[in-house]
Amino acid sequence: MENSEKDMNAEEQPRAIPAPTLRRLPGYLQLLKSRGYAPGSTVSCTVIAQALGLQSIQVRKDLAYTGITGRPKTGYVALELIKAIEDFLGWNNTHDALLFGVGQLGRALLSYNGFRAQGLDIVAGVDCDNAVQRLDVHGKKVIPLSKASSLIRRLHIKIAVITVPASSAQAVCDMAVAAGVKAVWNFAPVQLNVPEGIIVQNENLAASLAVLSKKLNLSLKAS
Amino acid sequence: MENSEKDMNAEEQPRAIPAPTLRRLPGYLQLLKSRGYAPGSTVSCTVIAQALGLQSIQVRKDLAYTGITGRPKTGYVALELIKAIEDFLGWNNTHDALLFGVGQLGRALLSYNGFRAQGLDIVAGVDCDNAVQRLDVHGKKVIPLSKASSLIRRLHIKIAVITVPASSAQAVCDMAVAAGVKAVWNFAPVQLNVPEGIIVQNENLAASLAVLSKKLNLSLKAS
DNA sequence: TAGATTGTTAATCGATTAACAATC
DNA sequence: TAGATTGTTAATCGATTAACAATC
Repeated sequence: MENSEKDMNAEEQPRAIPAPTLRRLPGYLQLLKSRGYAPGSTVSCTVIAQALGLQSIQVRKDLAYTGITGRPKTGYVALELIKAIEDFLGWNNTHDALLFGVGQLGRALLSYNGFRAQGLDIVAGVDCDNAVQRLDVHGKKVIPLSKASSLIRRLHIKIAVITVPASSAQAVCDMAVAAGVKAVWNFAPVQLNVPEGIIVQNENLAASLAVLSKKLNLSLKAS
Repeated sequence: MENSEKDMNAEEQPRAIPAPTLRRLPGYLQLLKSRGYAPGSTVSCTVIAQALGLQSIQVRKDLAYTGITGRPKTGYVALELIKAIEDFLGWNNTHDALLFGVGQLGRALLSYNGFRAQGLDIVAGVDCDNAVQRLDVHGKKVIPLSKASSLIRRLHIKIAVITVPASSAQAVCDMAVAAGVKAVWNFAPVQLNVPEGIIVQNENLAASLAVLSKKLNLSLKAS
């Protein structure tokens, strides 16, 4: 009785997937794809783990989340595994995205073609600079900020990529969310405040750099 | 007796710092700096935690790693705290770095000025393309691959930033390590193999995207 | 003094790793 | 069959959160 909510949609709401698992899955995918497996050929957790410097049990646990089942002794059918990971991550049905802030980083992301294989299609850039608006970046239009809302609505865009300076990130985010965006991939070094239910994924170079420089300094001091 | 090694340099080798803590410290720093505290004015964990959406106890624990001590009731002296974090991360003594691969992303990183405040000074770019070599990116020279080794040796460069395509990342990494680099900030989507003691920090957009797209798909399905 | 906040020790939580039966 | 590998249950490890004494 007390957990009737949970019971009701037990199948819809499986145990939550650990973020570390989600973060490792693309690595498996990339490895598998790069190996060009023939249809029917198999691959074991041991092999994957060794190639990526992980524990095989960890790979096995991670793969289990995608719902794939392997066979004792032989492992997983490689092409099935690739499909299972892609389906699980939702990378087989692409979402359109709009990128805000066509500076150096914005241009780099606009012209990177790899995202489409990862479920993300950045359809256009947005910038308030007139000069920038005249650019086409890798065939992608750059539109003025004033036209962003209506484009989001018209194309039912669900993802905003934010590469504006820190000072304007919150305003841009608010605008995008108001227009209907459900997820924000944030490259600006600020904490964005969003309404309940809106997803924010921060890309935090400073955090990585902190880990790198601390380790390096410890290592240099030790020697 | 059995742990004599540990005892000998007990002060040199404090408990290891959790990576999650290291990754949060830059966020505190950025917040504190943005607030322009007057000398002597204080700030409490509660305030920091609230601004960043964290638990105050977590902030307190994180700050303790930097060695700073606060005062009950008042908190930490803000400017002391800023200095403590910067010193702890080593962001007060900058390391020179060399960036390999002056494509869109490489150019974006080369022209970003913020890294210097984070202990990283990218002194030049390296690219094998003749046309690219003629570019100066934001006043930074782009040198041919053949000159990279000697530059690393001459300037005692310890950090390589790798933004080359996946297919050449390992070769570039090997070369940089052979020339004396101790840490690699890797933006290429490959697992780099390095000798014992060399630090690799992977910047993994695909991993972030996996978290984002899974959350978004779950959220869209739910509604 | 009273109340807020630190610093520290203990409890909880979640992820990783280990163990092992099942099985192809 | 024998051996390798999966899938699952249990143990360990580490990070987060809670509790609380110390103190300004």
